[in-house]
Amino acid sequence: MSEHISGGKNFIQQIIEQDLAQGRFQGVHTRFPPEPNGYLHIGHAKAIVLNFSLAQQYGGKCNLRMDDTNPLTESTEYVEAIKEDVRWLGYDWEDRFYYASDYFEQLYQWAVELIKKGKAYVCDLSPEEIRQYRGTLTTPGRESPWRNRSVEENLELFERMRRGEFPEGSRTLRAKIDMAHPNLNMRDPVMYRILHAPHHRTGTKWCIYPTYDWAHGQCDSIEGITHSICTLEFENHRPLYDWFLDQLGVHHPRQIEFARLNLTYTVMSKRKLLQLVQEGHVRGWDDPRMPTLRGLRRRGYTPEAIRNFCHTIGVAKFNSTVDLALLEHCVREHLNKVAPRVMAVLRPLKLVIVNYPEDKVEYLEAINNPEDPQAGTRPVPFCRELYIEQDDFRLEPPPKYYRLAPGREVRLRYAYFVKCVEVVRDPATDQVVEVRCTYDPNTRGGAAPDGRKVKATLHWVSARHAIRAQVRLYNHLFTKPDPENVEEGKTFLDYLNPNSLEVLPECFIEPSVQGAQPGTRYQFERLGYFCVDPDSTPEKLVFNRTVSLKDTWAKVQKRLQQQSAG
RNA sequence: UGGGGCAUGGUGUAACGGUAGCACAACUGACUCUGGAUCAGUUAGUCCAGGUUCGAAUCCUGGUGCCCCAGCCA
Repeated sequence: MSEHISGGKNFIQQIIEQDLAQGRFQGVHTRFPPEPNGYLHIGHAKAIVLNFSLAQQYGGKCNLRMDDTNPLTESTEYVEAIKEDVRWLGYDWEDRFYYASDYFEQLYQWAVELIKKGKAYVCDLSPEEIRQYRGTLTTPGRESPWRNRSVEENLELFERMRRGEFPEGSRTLRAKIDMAHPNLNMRDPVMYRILHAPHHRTGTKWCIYPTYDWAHGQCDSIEGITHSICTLEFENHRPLYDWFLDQLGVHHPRQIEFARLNLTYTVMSKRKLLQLVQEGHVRGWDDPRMPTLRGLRRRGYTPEAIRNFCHTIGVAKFNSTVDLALLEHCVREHLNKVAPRVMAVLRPLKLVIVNYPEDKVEYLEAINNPEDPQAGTRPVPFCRELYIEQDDFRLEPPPKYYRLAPGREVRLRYAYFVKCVEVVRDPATDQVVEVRCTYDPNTRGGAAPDGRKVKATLHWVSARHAIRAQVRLYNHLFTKPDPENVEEGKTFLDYLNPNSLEVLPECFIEPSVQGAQPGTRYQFERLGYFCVDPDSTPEKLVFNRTVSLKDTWAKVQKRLQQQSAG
């Protein structure tokens, strides 16, 4: 696929072009290296799109690699989910799907090499002692008493570590660098730890596992990666990334760091997302309120929209927070072009056309997508009793409200002009339960031969033909644009929006959507974009609202309310 | 009180010593059988203080603010 990246070059493209021009690298080879310990979210999408499109843009390749160096938290369940999500997003790693664990043996051999060079040693300090010896941000650390073991002893001990002769946590292999280094990552970092835990791929073959620092750069090197793009928190690790590669004298990719994505009204950290799922604040990883790719997919987002969003937000090193409205804009933009239009009434109000014959049914022609003439038309049944939206009728219309009201005439989309002549109210509650209208037979199709205009066009559904559906409306998951910015004594959970999910159990939809499969997207005219949920049954469809349509009336209304309140 | 980064309208991002641009948001207006879409327009920005220069968002100096680092997580 090819996408246009408009505007100037971002700083990564500039670095790449410089590297190419100076001959530092012959081509571009990137990789997306998730750890299979959680589901991918929109922040990962930024990294995926970045890596794959950079490769595409410079005629290179992009690998998919599972960074599976910690058997305690990782599983094949996540591996499969990640592959599925990357594929869904629209990317193809062809035959270049790798695991860090593919390289465990090579990593081990390289570690032996460093030991032989006197650049690594087996350390018997406990985790607690290592921490104490490390020093602090402002004071240097102390050298481990095991730092100067002989190469022979180190070699023997390291091999015995591998054979499983020592208990978990009792020893580590450490790089011998500089305990006084101002960058704590350089104070003899751990390369291997003993973990008597089975790995989802290597089983019980290994009981020593490489740390991120020891594994990552070397994996990049093995795969011939040229530009190893990661997030800002790894900037402090770059000296170590470079150090290992330099000691080994192998192919040396360039690590480049960029700022991870933050979005308003949501949280992005794996830990917090996991908490939302585990504590039942959402229904699962694929809850349509989650910023996970599965959640967005279920919600009705398209890969195209997400990719376009990722391009639009750009890349930089500044820690920023993107307005959720931009993501919403991107889905609307795409769905506007591709989603078939359909009429659906979410909060039904009965409308009876008093001068329309009881038994008559007409089929009116409706346009499937005004943005796409190829999409054609469909017949929509019309009869005496219809449903319209409760919002589309007011007993006492406020200023600027130009929908239906007593005595007013409006157009029923693709059908007729109707005029409200009577209102039926529930004697007990005084609520309007039915609106009675007359129709003008000369306006069939929606145009008046005498040229008279109406201010409003309403969507409607034939009561006799409508199919019923449940519709789930979603709002911001949090009440605050920055839920991670918590007040004293609170957590992000205190800002959960109690109204983030609103279920409308009895909605009416035009019959053409009958049998729609999960994942099918529509525009419900005048309301928004909706997507068939997998919870649907043959008896009852369930829809998720992806995003509402832009609603100028809602804005006007809000302003009017604020004016009257203030 | 160590080290590493980053500061451009409300938000996100360009401009690489030469007219501060684009997108979203907000606000006008036009058009409209979706109060949708589309089109036109408006508001609004270089963290601060010095310096170099004919000319500084850009270079220099000094501040200020924010982010990251003391896992055998990644």
